[in-house]
Parts: sequence; structure tokens; C-alpha cells
Amino acid sequence: MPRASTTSDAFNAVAEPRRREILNYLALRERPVGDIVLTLGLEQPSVSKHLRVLKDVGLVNVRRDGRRMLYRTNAEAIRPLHEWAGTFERFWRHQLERVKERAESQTKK
Amino acid sequence: MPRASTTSDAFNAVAEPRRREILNYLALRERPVGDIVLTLGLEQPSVSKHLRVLKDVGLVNVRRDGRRMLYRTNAEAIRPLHEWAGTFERFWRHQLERVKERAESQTKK
DNA sequence: TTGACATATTCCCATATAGGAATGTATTAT
DNA sequence: ATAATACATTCCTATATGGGAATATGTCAA
Repeated sequence: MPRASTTSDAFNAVAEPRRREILNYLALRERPVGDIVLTLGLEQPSVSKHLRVLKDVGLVNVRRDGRRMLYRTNAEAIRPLHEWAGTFERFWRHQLERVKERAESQTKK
Repeated sequence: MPRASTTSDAFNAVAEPRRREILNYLALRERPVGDIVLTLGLEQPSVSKHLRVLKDVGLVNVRRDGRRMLYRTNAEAIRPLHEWAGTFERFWRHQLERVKERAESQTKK
């Protein structure tokens, strides 16, 4: 069995660094494909393919404006990721405390 | 060019749902491989391979205990994911507000 | 209509996978 | 020493990938 498709969920879609960059870029406001190409320095077909993946998992929305397509990040679709990662917050806090405690006991010595 | 390796970073490593389950299971306390096998109902070699990936990207720590290997989630390694996703929080808040506003104006009508 | 512009799709390919099966390795118990 | 236990690794295979190049589609302008 190969890896799950990039379009199977948000986790797989954002595993690709360029797609994360695109999401960052499109978070503030909608942009045409050409702007992404220029700003991120990728090939146009490459950008279109990444956008296809992002659209398929609902991470971006699109609308047509003349001959341009305006894409925008759908932040809501990133929440599941944030929430899953957030369940570990209390654990890394504990870990940091223990590191601190050790550092303090070292200083006393 | 194929997809980046699962061991290239935390984003790629956690794209696999079983690996996320393993991280959840190992968050509270360290556990031997056999416990993961029984609890998650996976094949032992499969679990070992997933653990290898998680270890390579620093998402779990290991120590030997006799003939058992005790694994534990390193929550700290999940933070980058949480932080990246967190940068979108203000955007989904805005979106929710707009949804609320629309719902309210609908109610008035 | 024809051309220019903006974007999407297709074709090609090398590569990393996840699972299954079989086997290897390390440690303890007898 | 030998067997049993607990994990790890290797070999196999089908499949999805991302980039590059070429081409297709859709929309506006003259």
C-alpha cells in the first residue's frame, strides 16, 4: 500500500512545504494564480496543481474574475490540525517545567 | 520528483493517521511496542516501522528496558505544527464572525 | 473571428511509500 | 548452550507523487 493520497485530508495536503507557503500567502486576501507564481517563484503548472490539491481538501476557495481565478485560504479547514496538535500542549508544558527544574537544581550545585 | 520522505519533517510524519494514533497513545506515558500492537490492533512490524519514522523526526523518544523498548511521545516536536496552524487562528475567527453576522441579519428579516 | 492572456490538464518518470511475509537481532529464562 | 520473548529489518509490490514539458481550455480585446 502506498502513502495516502495528498487529497485525502488536510494533514496530507499540508505535508508539502510549497502548499503551506501558498496557504500563508493566500490567508490575508484572495489572489490570482499569477501572483502566486511571481511571489513564490514556482512554475505556473506547478502552482495550479498545488491549488487543485488544496481545493480538493477544502483548504482554499476559488472564484472566477474574468480570465483570472482568485484563490483564498479557507482558514477553517486548518482548525482540525491546530486542534489535534493542541491536545499535546499540556505535555510539552510539563516537559519544559522538568527541564527548568533540572536547570535550577544544577545552578544550586 | 516524488513526495518528500515521511522522515523529512514532522508534517510529513504525522500525515499518516496511524502515526497520529500512536502519538496520542504514547503522550501520557511510555509504553512498550507490544502494548501499542495490542491497543491499536496493528501488526508488530507495522508498528515498529511507524515508530522508526517517528523516532527519526524526533516525535518519540526510546529507551531500553530489558528486552522491551519503551517509547514515549516527545510533545515538544509537535509544537511547530501547532504554531504554524495557529497563525491562521485570527483568520478563522474573522470568518466565523462574518458567518454570525449573516445569521443575525437573517434572523432580523 | 483571431489572437493574446490566464489558468488547467496531460503525459512522462524516478522515487518513496505501507502493508504482508519472512527473517534477523538482542535479551532474558531455564 | 538453548529456547523463548520482544522488537527490528529486509524483501516484495502496487501506487501516488511532484516536477518538467507540452498542450488544452476558457475569457477578453480588437
